[in-house]
Amino acid sequence: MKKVNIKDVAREAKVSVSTVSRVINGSAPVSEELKSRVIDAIKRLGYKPSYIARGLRSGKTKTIGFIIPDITNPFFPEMVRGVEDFLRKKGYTLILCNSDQDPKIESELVDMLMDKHIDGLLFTGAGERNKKLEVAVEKGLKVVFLDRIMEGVNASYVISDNYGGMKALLEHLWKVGYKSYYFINGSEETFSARIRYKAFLDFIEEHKIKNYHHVFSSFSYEAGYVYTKKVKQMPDVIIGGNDLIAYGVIDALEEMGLDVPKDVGVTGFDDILFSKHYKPSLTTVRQPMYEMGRKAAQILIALIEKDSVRKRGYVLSTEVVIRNSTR
Amino acid sequence: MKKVNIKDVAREAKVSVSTVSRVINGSAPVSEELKSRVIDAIKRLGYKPSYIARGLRSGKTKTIGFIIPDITNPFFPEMVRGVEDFLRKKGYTLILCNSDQDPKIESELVDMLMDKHIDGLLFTGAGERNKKLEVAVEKGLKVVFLDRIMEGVNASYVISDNYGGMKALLEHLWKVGYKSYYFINGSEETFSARIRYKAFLDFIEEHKIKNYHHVFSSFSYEAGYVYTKKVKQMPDVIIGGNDLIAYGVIDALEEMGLDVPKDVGVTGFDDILFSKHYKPSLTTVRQPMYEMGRKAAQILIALIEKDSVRKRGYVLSTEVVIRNSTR
DNA sequence: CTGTTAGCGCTTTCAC
DNA sequence: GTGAAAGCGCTAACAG
Repeated sequence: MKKVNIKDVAREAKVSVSTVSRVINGSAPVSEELKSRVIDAIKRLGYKPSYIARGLRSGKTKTIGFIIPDITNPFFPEMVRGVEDFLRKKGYTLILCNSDQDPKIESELVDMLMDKHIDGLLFTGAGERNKKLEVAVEKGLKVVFLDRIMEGVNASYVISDNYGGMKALLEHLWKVGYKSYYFINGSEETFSARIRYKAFLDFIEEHKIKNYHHVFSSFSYEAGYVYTKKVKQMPDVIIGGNDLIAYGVIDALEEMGLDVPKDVGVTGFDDILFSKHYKPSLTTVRQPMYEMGRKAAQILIALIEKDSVRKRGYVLSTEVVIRNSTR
Repeated sequence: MKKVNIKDVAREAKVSVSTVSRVINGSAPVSEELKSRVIDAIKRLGYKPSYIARGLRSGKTKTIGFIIPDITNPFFPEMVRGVEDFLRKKGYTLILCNSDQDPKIESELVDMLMDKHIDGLLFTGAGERNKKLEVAVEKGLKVVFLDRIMEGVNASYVISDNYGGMKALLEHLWKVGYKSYYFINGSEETFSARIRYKAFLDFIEEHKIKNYHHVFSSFSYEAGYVYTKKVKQMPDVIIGGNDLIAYGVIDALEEMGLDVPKDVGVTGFDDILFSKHYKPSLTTVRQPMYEMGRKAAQILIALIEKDSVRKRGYVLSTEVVIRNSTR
């Protein structure tokens, strides 16, 4: 049972290969008579067109690449799922790559994906500018940025309202009576950390808060843990740059004999899977991860298929989720 | 800056295309003289061979597919990472697909991946036999099963020692003084649930335990929660089919006013990321997820490149991790 | 060693 | 409407 190709179908249907191609792609009118003969032959032979050959001819591979820092970070799986679900429905296929936020690896990945002739790229990378990517975009590669905006690259993006979410969270804390703040943020290199910091700064200023502290670290459990242990003067509330950090904060606090939220409040950002089951359950800001992935995929496909050049940015809204790690 | 192809290189180096091909692939000896001219030309032109054209010719795409139930399940990301890391080093690229364990989707996915001419497939699916897959294997598709063995398909596999792990866990519980057991297991359809159940049964028999209970449910937090609430007579220890179930058990127990581990012990299986941070931290059995992925990828590549027909099964060892959810 | 050439399977002019 | 034929970029016989 060898692979049947378009020639076999043509022979079976007693038409030319071009006619077969035309009925498959609907690229030109074909008489009902021939059309049905072809369709019959295809069924009979179980013919499937080869993506490879098609790709060679048309330059389209129905494949898109997705570069993320690390699938092992609980923030990403839902996003990936959102992307994959949408893509599959559209007949596209997903190549997943982990970059560990390393600009060098990111560049290699872009190269490699270009070599594989992806039709488009979803990118969630380090903040840094990436020459390879910029060149690729100029060459016409369709790219949409996910969860980041990259300067110097004129491309569409999907992010969530980090600023608004953080601001709303802080206002809530203020209203509830927290008056001194300690912000253990993620890495300064990161788009989200910077924008969350900005929201914090604005908040501080608006309320003329004197008693606060901010530090950039990294988006990890360990960072939260370590930096909490270093805190000299305990604030009313410790704000974690994301949920992972908040977990570390909570555990460190507990070890230090402090009760959350009685002695000090803790908040996170993202609302990853476990935050509602953490002890205490985490007050945080929910980002619509799945929806972000989905939306980004949608935009990318539109870019590819409609060839709409219009650059678009989407900012999905976030939501403050109040649970038991704050009073 | 249009795409440069092998002809351009040939012209630039004043040699034939076959010479260029030969130096690229090292498929036949080429004089130093020409070789260096070609290499020069390649550099000068920034030439990159096209995977597509190559794939059309050779049938190889340097792409492998990976079908998993759901990347959103914390069990899988590490595995995927193990796969991707290895694959990338070997110059392969990973197409990731979520099947939700739905046999129908699994079949479609297999078809789709075959259409894309993947060189090999990694499969972690429902337990059921899958006709499409069996056919694909017969046609020569290289497949390795991950975390499952599929009956009726003669293919390599990588699993971890579920039986041994569960057995060791139970022996530990016995030794520590737990005498009555309640096992809330995953879905019966699932290879892991069945084999863990078998270990349980053997344990029960060997120790002539009278006071025990077992139920198949599903590998989810909710299952653990719901089934715990239904427990009539509280045992000494509740064994979760995996960590997610155990989390649900712990939370339900807490709501019921029971203390873990004082009143009742709880155990899980897998040792996913959060289990060491759960409150109480979870006694469980660690599966080497990353290593499993890596190993499976390694075997698959060997199958593809060495064309070694020899079927191989790997059983990676598991490890009991004792923490605070048991005494 | 090196070059010429025939495809891989498909789409797309270009004639009829 | 339909078919013949020219490639897409590459590899691998086949000659020399």
